[in-house]
Amino acid sequence: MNLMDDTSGRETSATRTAYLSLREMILTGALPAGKKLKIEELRNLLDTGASPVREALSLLTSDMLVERIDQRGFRASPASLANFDEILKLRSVLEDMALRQSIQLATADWEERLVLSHHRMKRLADTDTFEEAHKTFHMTLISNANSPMLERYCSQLYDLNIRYRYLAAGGANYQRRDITAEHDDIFDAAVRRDGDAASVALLSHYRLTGEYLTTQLADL
Amino acid sequence: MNLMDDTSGRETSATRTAYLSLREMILTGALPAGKKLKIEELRNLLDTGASPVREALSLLTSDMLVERIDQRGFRASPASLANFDEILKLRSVLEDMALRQSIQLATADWEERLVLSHHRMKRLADTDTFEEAHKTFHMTLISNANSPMLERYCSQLYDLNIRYRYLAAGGANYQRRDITAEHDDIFDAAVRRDGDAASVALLSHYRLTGEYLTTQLADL
DNA sequence: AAGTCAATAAATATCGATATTTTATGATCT
DNA sequence: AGATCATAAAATATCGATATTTATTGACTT
Repeated sequence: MNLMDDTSGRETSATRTAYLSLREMILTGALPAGKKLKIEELRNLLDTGASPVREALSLLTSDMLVERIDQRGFRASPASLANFDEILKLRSVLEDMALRQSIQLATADWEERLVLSHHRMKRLADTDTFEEAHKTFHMTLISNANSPMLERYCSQLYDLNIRYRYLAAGGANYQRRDITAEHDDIFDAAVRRDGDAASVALLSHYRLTGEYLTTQLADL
Repeated sequence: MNLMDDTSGRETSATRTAYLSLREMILTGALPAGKKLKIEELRNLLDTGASPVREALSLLTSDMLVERIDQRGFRASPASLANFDEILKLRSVLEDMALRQSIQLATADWEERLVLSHHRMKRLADTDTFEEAHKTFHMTLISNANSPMLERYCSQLYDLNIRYRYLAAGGANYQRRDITAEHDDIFDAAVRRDGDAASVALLSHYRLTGEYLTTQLADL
């Protein structure tokens, strides 16, 4: 019979909270790649119980952000140049496929969502919410493919890639390239419903990002 | 200070045991698609505690075999024709890519593993371990791609597909097609290191399987 | 001094109990 | 009778404690 008038924190479980926090910490490098993740430590860090922590770690295993070693606990997935290359290659294939399907099934509604997400991303350039807007833009691009599994894989791979951006630059440091123009190219082609052009622009975007990051990550 | 001379059951955790059991039950349909998965029920069924069950379910979420509904428990992922099509399409793209890479990187060792897994699969036709040998064959085909994530995705998708085979036939009932010949075609091309031919054979194998299962699953 | 092994410490995995939340039930009011 | 709300039942989510397992330390042997 406690008052419970705090509107905050409602509507969510301890497990989900822990999951989101840990995910963020791994993506940004607050929990570095390869680091042993001790339950007790995380329990204190997140101020929660052991069960939610363990479940959150199990969920992160699915995202390939955490590895589970039977009877020996968890650790943040290690990072490597090979892994980065793998992610890049998979993203290229899957997002290409998804984007083409999206365009094939184009609707006015999707087009409008695309316009909005593109606009927001441009407006938020250089703010700390850009990262989120950027992901939303990319996910919106493929959101019309009508393929939940494909979207899930793309989302996963996108997140895995974020980690390498932080690893390379220590944060939102975006490179010298005119990334805005690259996004515009993809956007324009998509609105034009030109699947081939959109694909070319997207793949070029990834190729350039890949090349840039690879030089930054040489010492991995 | 108990004797512990039972060689069985060692070297594994309750969570892993639960994970494997539940996975098997979902794949074969013992736990039907869409079914609510109550902790207490599974606890009895597997004769284990609630924590391992919850963790196993969390892990299965990653495999897309279980869905988690916040604060409302878990359920076996629903099955649908659309989902089946999605799996088939993704498998085709990813395994094609993986097989080509495998062949590109072909080595004598891989070739020998391939010969072995192919032989074993043929020997085990119509036994209850065929399923396992069949998966091993397919995984061996792509095991030389040097891409752990790609292998993981393919393995996941393979498993998701199994469920539809059980759904269609209620078991290991393999169709009228000459599935052995199809496998031989893939195998021969791979050993010949002819990536294009192998790809054609593999995709044809999947297309035929897809068509067969689609008719069987019409009422999904 | 290096290596092995037992004893200790630390960490993980698991259990049993409890608090919260959701779902089901049934009584009340219009 | 139908809908609404309080109450009871069931199920989930979480906590705290304990048993196992793994890692560490330091004494002992050669």
